Amino acid sequence: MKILESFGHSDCQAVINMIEHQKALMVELRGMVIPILPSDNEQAKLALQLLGDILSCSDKAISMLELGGDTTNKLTNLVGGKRKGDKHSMDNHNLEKEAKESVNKRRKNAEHTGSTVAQAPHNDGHQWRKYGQKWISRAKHSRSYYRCANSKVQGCPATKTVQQMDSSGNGKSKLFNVDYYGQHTCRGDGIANPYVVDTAHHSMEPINQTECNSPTPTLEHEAHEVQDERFENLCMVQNMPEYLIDFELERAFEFTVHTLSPV
DNA sequence: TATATTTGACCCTG
DNA sequence: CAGGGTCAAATATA
Repeated sequence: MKILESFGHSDCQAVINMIEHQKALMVELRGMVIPILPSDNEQAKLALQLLGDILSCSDKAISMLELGGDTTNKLTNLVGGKRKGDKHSMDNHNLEKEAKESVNKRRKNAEHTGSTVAQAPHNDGHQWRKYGQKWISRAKHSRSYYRCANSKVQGCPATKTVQQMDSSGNGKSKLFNVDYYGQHTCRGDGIANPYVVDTAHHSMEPINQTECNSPTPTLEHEAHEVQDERFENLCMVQNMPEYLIDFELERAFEFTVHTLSPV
């Protein structure tokens, strides 16, 4: 692991790319496995949960690498594990503590139902209403708060936060950390996006898409476009890029897991 | 005019 | 008390 100690920023970016590639492979694997697994089997549920955990770990790893500060130390901690009594392990500990605290700050919709890193803001299949935006301390970019568009009508508690990562981009691409909280209780958990591969439906009843799909002029990704118009074309493309398919697959999987799991 | 977004203030939690 | 989440009035847009 000594080699990691000499990692520079470009090396970190390379690691991030590798982890993202790993994520993509995992999603692919998951897509192959889900149709095979019996939907009413405990072990199948466990397997799906494990796959989800692996993806979640990848997200966390990327987030840790992307967060500002000394990414080299964080990388070393991430890959090399804790080292007794040295500064690196302390940093790692603080990082975990910070992450935990940031989650606990949330008052409502405390159930963290997923997180992901997207390379561009986009329509994730749900319609969201932006209800707040804040500049977070020590972050270079503001955090946007969204709730399900059906929250008013149906009391759907689902919310999400979107924040551009501090050190993401290097001028070519930007990464957005998207955290999801609460389950969609709105009728028709609409996976509106046609790009979503039907993985979720292999193990669950077809989702009623009528409610969340109604076309309104304010999709979530449009709000992002205001913040960064350069993504406009990305959001409107006919053929969804692979990384977005990756993301949508992940979302579809999350619905599957949450539906399978007793609530 | 209706609806969505913005933004400053307020509130809650650690 | 600080940081972060939510509210709600003001503003923008179709």
